[in-house]
Amino acid sequence: MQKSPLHPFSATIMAWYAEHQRELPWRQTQDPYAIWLSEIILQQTRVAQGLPYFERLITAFPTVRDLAEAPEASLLRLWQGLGYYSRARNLQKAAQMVMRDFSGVFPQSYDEIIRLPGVGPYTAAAIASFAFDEAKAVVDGNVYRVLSRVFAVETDIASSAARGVFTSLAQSLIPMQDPATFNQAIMEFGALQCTPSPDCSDCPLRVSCAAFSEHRVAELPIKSKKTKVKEIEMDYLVIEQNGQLLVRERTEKGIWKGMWEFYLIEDACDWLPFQRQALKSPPVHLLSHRKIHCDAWYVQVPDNFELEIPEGYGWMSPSDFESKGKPVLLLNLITDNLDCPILQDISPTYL
DNA sequence: AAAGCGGGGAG
DNA sequence: CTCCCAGCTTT
Repeated sequence: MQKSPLHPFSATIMAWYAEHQRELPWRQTQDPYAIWLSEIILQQTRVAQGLPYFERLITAFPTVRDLAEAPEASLLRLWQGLGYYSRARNLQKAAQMVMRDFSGVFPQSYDEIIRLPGVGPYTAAAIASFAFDEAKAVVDGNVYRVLSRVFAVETDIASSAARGVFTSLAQSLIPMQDPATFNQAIMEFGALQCTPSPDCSDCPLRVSCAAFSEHRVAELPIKSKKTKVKEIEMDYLVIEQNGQLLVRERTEKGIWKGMWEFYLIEDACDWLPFQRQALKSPPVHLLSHRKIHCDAWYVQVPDNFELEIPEGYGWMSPSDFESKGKPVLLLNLITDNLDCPILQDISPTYL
């Protein structure tokens, strides 16, 4: 068996990685479950933001069986604040699929792993290489940036053709003898050295980087799309009666599916003829695709009044509501109004 | 092929 | 402010 020669690019970034890699918990293991969990958490999420979530989740659910058998609400509560909540729901669906279709043994090849819900080409390649040494090149935002610069690839990374172009290039560079380290190295290099606004002065690739020699580092990678932000209004009533709160789970399509909220004002509220006390609300809540304006009020309903409960809502104790996952907008509303006793009762012990 | 989906940190 | 993060799913 002939050993294919190591491409100079690959040799350089792997040597750089040996010197500069961060010590991260999911790099200390080859357990595919722990690696999978870390990769789902890190989708569109920085290491610093995902790290505490990984620690809490791997502690709460040490095995794929624990995750599969957990109440979905407890998982979403642990995911609270991390965003992209469909990741959490798909995570548990996949865990249940591992238990049912793979007898509890995590699938060991790219072609099987990518069938799990929430696992796409990037995540499947990451798990297959890190846990099983399969030579599948990862292509994420870091890889787009590094390869587009070093090899002056002008393909628009927002185009649908980009994945194929960069996957082919990365796959041609991955060394069969150590694909896992190469994949780790190219992403770590993108995260720490070849950043969006890099300092090229100490880069080990400056002599061979096409973008550097052509003074085009700032132009690459090329990305065309700009996200358009829609402004919306979301006004809430914190309605209390008998020490309970009127709340609901967001089940419709759209943002925050599976998360819980107070009464969202969508009509004139003629059914609630009581005085409202204004709450402090964050001026705007920014999502990547929404700019949410929020106003909120507190309403105390007399204990003996028979309220006509709106469709989809129900009464819940403060402690039960605290245990549900809530969007950060609601968490901010709660923590900004701790002078309101019932909101103090649902103040989160951690984000 | 394009849109939808969270939240936060860096510059 | 803008950009983008160890992207995937749905339309």
